[in-house]
Amino acid sequence: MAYINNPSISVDCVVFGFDDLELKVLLVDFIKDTESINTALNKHERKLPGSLIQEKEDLSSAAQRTLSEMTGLNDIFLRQLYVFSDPLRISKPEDLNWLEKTYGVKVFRIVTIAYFALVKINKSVLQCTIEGEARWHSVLNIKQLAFDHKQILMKALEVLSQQLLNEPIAFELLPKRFTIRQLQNLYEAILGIEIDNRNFRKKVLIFPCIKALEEKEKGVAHKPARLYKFDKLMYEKDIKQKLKYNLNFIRL
Amino acid sequence: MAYINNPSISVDCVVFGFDDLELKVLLVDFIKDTESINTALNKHERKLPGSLIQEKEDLSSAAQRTLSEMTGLNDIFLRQLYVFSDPLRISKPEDLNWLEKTYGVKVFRIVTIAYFALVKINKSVLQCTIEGEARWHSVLNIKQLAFDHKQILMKALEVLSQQLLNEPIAFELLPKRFTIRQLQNLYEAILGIEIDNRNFRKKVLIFPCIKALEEKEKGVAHKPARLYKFDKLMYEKDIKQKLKYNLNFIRL
DNA sequence: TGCCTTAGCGTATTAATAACAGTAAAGCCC
DNA sequence: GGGCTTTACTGTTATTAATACGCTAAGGCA
Repeated sequence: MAYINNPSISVDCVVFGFDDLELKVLLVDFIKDTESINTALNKHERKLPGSLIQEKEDLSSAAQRTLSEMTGLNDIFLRQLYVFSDPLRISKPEDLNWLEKTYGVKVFRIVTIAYFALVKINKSVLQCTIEGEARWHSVLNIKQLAFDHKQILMKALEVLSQQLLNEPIAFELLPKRFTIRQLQNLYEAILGIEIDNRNFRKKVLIFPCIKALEEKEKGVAHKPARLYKFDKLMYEKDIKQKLKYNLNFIRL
Repeated sequence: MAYINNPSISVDCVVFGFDDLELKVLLVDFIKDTESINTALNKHERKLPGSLIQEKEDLSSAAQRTLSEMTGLNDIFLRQLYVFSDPLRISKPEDLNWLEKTYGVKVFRIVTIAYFALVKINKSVLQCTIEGEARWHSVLNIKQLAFDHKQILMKALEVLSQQLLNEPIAFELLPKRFTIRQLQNLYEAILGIEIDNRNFRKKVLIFPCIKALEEKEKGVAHKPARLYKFDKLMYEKDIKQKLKYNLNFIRL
């Protein structure tokens, strides 16, 4: 009974951040060791942070490890996104070459499990990404990526939008203390829609898990806005006592 | 540069069907070749239909192939569910033994990509599952399954509920021509809720993609109900001209 | 024929959303 | 200091959607 050549398994992470106006994603430079004539083009290629999984490691650990290694970020909000398994998704000789050099193993096929991660872009995170090899990029400006990573990014955007509508993940992207306007900007930027501020406030402030603080924002050239926080415990309590689903949950 | 022992990759399929009252799932018998004293117990174990992937095959093809082989079903509605990757998820000697006997390869770790499938239980499907090795079981009666397949089933139920609320997948489980009551029964059974029939009708019949037919059901001991069909083209047209998201899409 | 069962229509009440007006409180420029 | 600009924040009203019901209709069946 023989071993067969199982595909290699990797994780790739789509790490999202939000800077009050735009949705950002973390990318690393991807420098192929080709003797291509057009080296200028190669220089500008980027990829998602990712890595092959190790022998005794499950996938979420691999994703956490990858982020820790490549960005210095730890304990990050992570969710499985999708598996990309086309046998030819990585098959260019120079790509396989790069993988073998980087990981020191023979690779003939690679199945990747994509994760998406959400981080609050604060000073310490900025420090990590300045020191590490990963850089923030505006999602809207990304034209192409190495391998099939553009496709992975598109899938991540789709899933992010979907989950943003149904779960309290917005708060993973905002600072602990935030204004209603910041929350609105986030929804508008990610979903690509415009929302009436007055109606948005009304809707959002009904939720018991969104708690007003006494503090206000500072240093702005206009009336300073009140700060709020997301109360996770209140959220858990709230959804338990509610009926889980009713008619108006059915969209079709 | 050496090959390393990559984990084996498999697909497992949670195949759902609906028989007008209950949600069903397709399971196959799992007969371990153990010299265990308690053979009676082993006899009753069941598992999800699944298989190792082949060399030049992507995952959805592998899932389709598995279903075709084990149930005779073809062209089935299939979606990726989740990846189960715990290094110890399959580690009992008798389980590894069974895998090696079944597939003829040495297996030391197995990462599985779970899919869920939706089928309309009609005469031809029943015929397939009578002739094949798979059998329908009421989801609510399933106490335990082989490997971590109970966990996979639970995840599938969760995702099914979620998607049922946001996408028109109910019609994958119903016959082409169905009554409003059948549709309601499906929502009630899967979501585990009760819905007022009069309000449900009102809500559902607004959708332009749900088209009334002239026919009525036959052979029932009460007023026969009108039959309807789901018009996929109308659905596509409808969602395109609508604004994709607005305030009332935000649940939190 | 009368009974039972589910289909199917209608109506009042309540809640949520959408559209829009106007005041309040900061910093900034002169 | 005073006016200007910008965003925060409080309302009001009309419209739409969800909920909770009552009642009639049309089959099979005893």
